[in-house]
Amino acid sequence: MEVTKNGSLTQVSSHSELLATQIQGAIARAIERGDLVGQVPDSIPLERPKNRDHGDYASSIALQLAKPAGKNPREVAQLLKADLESLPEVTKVDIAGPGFINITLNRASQADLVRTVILAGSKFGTGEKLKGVTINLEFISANPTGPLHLGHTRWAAVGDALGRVLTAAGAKVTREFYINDRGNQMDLFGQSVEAAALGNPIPEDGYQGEYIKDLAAEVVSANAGILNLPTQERFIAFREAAYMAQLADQKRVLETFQTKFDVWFSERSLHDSGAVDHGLEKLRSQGHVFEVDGATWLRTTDFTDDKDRVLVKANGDLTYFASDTAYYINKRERGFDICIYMLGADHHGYVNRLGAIAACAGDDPKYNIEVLIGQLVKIMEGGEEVKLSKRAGTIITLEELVEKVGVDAARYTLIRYPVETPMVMDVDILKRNTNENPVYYVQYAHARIAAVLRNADELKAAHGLENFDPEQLSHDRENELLGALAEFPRVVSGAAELREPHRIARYLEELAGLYHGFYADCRVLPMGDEPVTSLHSARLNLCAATKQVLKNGLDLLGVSAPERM
RNA sequence: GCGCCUGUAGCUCAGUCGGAUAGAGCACUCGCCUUCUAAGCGAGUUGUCGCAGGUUCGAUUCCUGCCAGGCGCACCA
Repeated sequence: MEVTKNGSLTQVSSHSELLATQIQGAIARAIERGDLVGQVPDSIPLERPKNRDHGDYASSIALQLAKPAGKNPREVAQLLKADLESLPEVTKVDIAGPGFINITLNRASQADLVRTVILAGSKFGTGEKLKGVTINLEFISANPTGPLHLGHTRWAAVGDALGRVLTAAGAKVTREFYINDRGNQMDLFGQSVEAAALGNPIPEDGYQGEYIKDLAAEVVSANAGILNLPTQERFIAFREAAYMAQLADQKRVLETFQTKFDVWFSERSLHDSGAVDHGLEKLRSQGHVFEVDGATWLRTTDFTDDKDRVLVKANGDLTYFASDTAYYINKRERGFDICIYMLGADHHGYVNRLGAIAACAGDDPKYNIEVLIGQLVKIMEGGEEVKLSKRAGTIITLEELVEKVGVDAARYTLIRYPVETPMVMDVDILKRNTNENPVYYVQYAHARIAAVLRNADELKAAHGLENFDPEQLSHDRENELLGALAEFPRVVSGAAELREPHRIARYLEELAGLYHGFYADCRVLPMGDEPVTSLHSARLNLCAATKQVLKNGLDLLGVSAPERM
């Protein structure tokens, strides 16, 4: 993207950026002239007004500047007007209401965006906002003692999408799954599987699910002679074999769910590699470790925590918290600037604790660590809430959900809402292939365009960029569609910065809606024996650009973009 | 008791630094396939933005208190 001396972009990829820099420049010049008092703001509010009478872009900047400048907002707007009008991309600047600046763009210059999108292809929407930032994104991190269930599923979808979004914004992202393969729960798990294999009752606090029996049978058939081992060895053998089988199952299920991890990090390896000792040393050297009642503590109350935490119990055992601290320190030493943890609402008590870990390690808890808390998902089926209970065996697994509704619908629905809202998933609706299911609305727009482009090829209607004349796109529907396409990069970088992938989904729904509206009012292909005009070509290019953006957005969500439906 | 999240249309939910008449889908009513995918488009109806104060030119948005729902407060994992 080049910038000419008057601030106009020769290769327009974002009018909002152009307008923002121009407004900043105009403010600076007004200050220089002495017409304004104050500072040039870092960011300029620019929105696409809902009401089309308010132009293509609107800014409330004058209302914000008015008070410090001691001027009427409309006067302030007046000071900036001429500079905006001088842009070749701008057709009209109106000052409206209390002092809003409404900007109408030159249509051909807006339409030129089509060229940018098509040339950028799958890169359109990517940016450099997070360039140079190395992020560790940890999500799901389930115990390897059972199948992944609905509670993990939200994070599987959202975490994976967030990884894609952060990457698109220029960050270097490592997706990591922490395997809690150490401690009591693993032993209970081993005992449970062993008991099932021997036909003994499952221990009181053990794992009761039906899958334990299946796992037991699997372990026995894959490990001949396991039943004849001495008691202690037999237990270990069961525990390890069941662990491996369960982990493999989790990996398999996640793969079908289009969720990929770069690192599967074992808690045991943390201990075996000496990372825990190393972590303790590091914390000691920072001066936040103390001994009381025979236990070793971390003084997390020096920071955000409400009580201190035990690292080493009086009996010499390491706590789970010790692993957490070591793991965090390990991540930082592997070179990650930001460690993002995605946790369920039932773990929100950990937020302060984790922040305190970072602070105790000498890091900045406001930058180096981020904890995202997601509310739990309720599930409805047959008009009733399905109560999830491990004991009662009424857990819904990720795999079952996918069998019921498919990967695309499951992922899309889970990603569509901000994670802090408790969501209700109605399986019956998701099973329907109707537009009650927004994923189909978006996918349908993509498939529809694919069909139009196929038909164009059949008609030999040329639609390469060499035939593209932006002047042709002057219909209101085209204008709205173009405006939305232009927003995509901003939506992606916003979603990345705010860690909110649901913004991508909401945007795609809007874009799909605008396409459908365009399609209804603007005939793309020639009718009958009509010749192919430059209007047809221009619209075909607009279709191709829209298809590209829909595809790029769906890719960010890990949802397929079908050519046919 | 303390802390976190949520409370927006009949239902499920959007609503980036406060902004111009509060949005979408579903549901309901009515139109639109004699040529590009009707899984679509268009029109209509639907609101004390939980309640009460405060901050200001302006609050669904920020602050305080209250009410309701969910979740959490271990030398458990």
